[in-house]
Amino acid sequence: MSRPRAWRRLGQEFFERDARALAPALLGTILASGSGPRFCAGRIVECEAYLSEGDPASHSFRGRTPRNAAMFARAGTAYVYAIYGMHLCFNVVSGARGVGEAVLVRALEPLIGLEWMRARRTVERERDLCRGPARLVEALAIERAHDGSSLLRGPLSLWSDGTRIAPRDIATAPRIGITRAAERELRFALRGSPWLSRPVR
DNA sequence: GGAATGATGTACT
DNA sequence: GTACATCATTCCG
Repeated sequence: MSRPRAWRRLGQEFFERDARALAPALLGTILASGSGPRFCAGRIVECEAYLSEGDPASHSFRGRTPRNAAMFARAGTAYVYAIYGMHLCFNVVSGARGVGEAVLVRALEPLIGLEWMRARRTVERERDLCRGPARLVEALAIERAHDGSSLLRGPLSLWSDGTRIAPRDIATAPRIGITRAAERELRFALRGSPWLSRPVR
């Protein structure tokens, strides 16, 4: 299966807002990788905002470094980084160019290319295919080489299939796995989705 | 140069 | 719930 014709690729203007606004807007949109028969896609059901100002949990908090350089690029750039020595995480850069903020994508509802996802990940339960930031990266074959690539033109892409998420269907919660600014509610999730990395209230 | 840390996942109790 | 695998990156001296 390949990409449905009705999908529309998200444009520059979609990404050009601060991370706190972009994160809930990303819910319901579709992240895709690969092409031809290897096309893979999943709907974003959970993500977290990492801000440019006053957010000690953000990689950009102490300024620009070689690792986080992509965070300071144009909105709509992919930021891919390694964590815990063995995993990668995928972010969507947001905001004005150079401010250093991004949205971490934490879980997808698998839509297309499930056979490829299963080939890359050995899971007992279908629901574990893309349930977690490092899991979805593996399922979609996202690599370090994708760091800094454009989501408007590059090998990874973001789409809308017309799905609109009502505000009441978006739950907010504290971000997961961080030690600083742990109380801030910058995690956004599709309420009731069975695909979340962890349930939300 | 060295130590500490981490936006995690898996296996096991 | 807890243990731990495993290493890039950062920060400090």
